[in-house]
Amino acid sequence: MVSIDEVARAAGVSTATVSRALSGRGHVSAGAKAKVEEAAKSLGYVVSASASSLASGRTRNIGVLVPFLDRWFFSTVLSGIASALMRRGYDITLYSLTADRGERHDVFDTFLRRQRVDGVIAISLELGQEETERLVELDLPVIAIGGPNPLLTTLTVDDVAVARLATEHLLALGHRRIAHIGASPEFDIDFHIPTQRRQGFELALADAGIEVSPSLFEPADFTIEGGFRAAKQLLGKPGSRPTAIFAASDEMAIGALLAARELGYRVPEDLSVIGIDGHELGEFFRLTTVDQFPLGQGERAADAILEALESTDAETPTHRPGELPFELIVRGSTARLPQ
Amino acid sequence: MVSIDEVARAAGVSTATVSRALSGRGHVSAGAKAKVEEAAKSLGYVVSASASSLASGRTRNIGVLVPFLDRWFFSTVLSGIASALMRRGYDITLYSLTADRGERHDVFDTFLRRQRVDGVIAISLELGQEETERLVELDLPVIAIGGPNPLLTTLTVDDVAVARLATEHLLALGHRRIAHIGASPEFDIDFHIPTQRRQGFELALADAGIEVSPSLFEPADFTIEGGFRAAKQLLGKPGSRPTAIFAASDEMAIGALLAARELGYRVPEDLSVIGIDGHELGEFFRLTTVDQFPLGQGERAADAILEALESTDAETPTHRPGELPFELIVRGSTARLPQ
DNA sequence: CGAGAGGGTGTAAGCGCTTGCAGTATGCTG
DNA sequence: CAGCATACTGCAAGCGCTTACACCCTCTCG
Repeated sequence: MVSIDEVARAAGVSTATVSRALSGRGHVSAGAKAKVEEAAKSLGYVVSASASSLASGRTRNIGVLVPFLDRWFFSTVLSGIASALMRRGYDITLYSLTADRGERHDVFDTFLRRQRVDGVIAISLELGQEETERLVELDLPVIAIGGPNPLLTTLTVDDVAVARLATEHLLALGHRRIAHIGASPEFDIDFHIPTQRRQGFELALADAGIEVSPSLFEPADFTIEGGFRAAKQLLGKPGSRPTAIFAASDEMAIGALLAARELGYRVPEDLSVIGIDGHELGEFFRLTTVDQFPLGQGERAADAILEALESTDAETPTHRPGELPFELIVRGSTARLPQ
Repeated sequence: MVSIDEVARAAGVSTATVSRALSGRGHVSAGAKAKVEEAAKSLGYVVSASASSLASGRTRNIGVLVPFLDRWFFSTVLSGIASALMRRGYDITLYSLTADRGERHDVFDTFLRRQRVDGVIAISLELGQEETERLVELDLPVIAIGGPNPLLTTLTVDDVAVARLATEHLLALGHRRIAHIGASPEFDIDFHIPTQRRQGFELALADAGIEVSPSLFEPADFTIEGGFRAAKQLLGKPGSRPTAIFAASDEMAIGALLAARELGYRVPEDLSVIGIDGHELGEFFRLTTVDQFPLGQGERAADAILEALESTDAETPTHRPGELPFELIVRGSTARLPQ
């Protein structure tokens, strides 16, 4: 591996100048800079990450905490983070957090403390009290996406408003018997978003003067299959069936769509279905949804962490822990209730 | 941050002993080891990654190259890698490779050369000649999953055999007019797996004495939507329609399932469908498939890279660039052809 | 024209570890 | 009991960078 000394020799300057020329810190004359860049390029020199980190205390590396790698929403957010950080020359180190207490413990007590990262992004993670404290103790910028956490800078969408928007869309189409698939209690132990969506749903109904009927709620686990099963329950119950279903995620909404189809209901003629997320399959299934732009969430989180890193600590953060955008996307799965 | 000196002082030994006790290299008496561990624990000491890397040349970090983060197959393999590596105390640094030439170039020319990783895993990546060379130049262990590459140690499933197995399953059920959804030529420019699957398909037909009809082939892009469209083509063509469809991925097979449904064909009574992968939705759709255990692929790759790292270079690698396992999973989407 | 302000550069002191080497203690062999 | 291998430990020299400090020069301004 070629080292900074060789570059210095080739360029006819000191290593200090090489370092300054390549990092852009401190003053270097245009001539020297050109010579250094030329030498570095022809030698194929790349600054050693560990040496640079050790000497400067900066790693150019961001840690990303993810609960599930293999679920669409998370991998999409991650994808947004990765591309934004890469553009800025940052590496990303991935910490996949399982439910396993021991493994989680290792992540917070060991992995994150190796001084390998300059900052941390936590994706939709419901962190325990102790875990949050560990994170704060790191004394690094931390950006959380999703799970609102009073101790952390958080980028969140207003889930109550999102759910309200979805519900109001159905109400505006004339629906009155609206079912909801969402938050199963045990899932909610460490994941509050579903509850907020349920709240938004109930608030919208209340505002419309509609009583919330427990029989129009069905818990599920945020998968297509879960949504399918929940919708079958909902549509199979005795008594008048719902004319619309609001699912707390697109995957569950797709499950509901498939369930309706299988039971012989036409969507949207016999049943309207709306979801939340902006899932890639939404278009294919012509699913009406409230898009929360997960790719964009990742990019924003990346920008936020870089900003936190680059602003001197004295400086006040430019913008508040952001509210993330969302938008109703009307496609073919919702329609006006036939008179 | 607490440093090794503080631990040494607290334990009443030299920093050398602390280092040895904590890393397990060299000899340390049981007593000293206990004292060091006790001191380290009570001080909350964790070895600094950059200092350790710089001094030892080992980073305890593996780079993972992924083409798409947000596709089920890749994120599942990644998930397998992540959990296996984490168990062994390794960090993982993610390099997401887009199609963008410039970005790819950066990854190979800069990111990977920062000496931040001890080894590299490349997931199903079709690398250019130059990219492969760059990878080899790094002089690090590299494990590739999928795309067979003569210059790299590769873990691959025998895609010809996989496709043959799927096709033979249909043949054994009496099907003779079997369509294939797979390799679209432009997709194949840098991705050979689809072609191999097509070969396996054609070989199986040839062995059964069945002529391969071009009209029974339809290219698609490996998504549900692509499979859906391709199946519609196949099922809508004049002339006798196929009695079975073999899709080169489960996602396309699911699309085919949905297309068949929409056209009013019953699966498996009117049409058998088989895919490849072992997709998480397979169970839900009762899809017959050839599972290639992507989670396991990731774990194997992780094991392979660690083995390469831990074996001295002199030592011959314990096992050959592996053949990965696969297995026919018969569910409800395939059935005997009615007489 | 002198003082002061920077720009441009090099020297050298670390950053926080790992590890070769050397020294001491201990155990085993013949 | 000499002779030698081996366990354990510490000293100190780096690993490859960054950056404080010092120094020299060139401008600008009063």
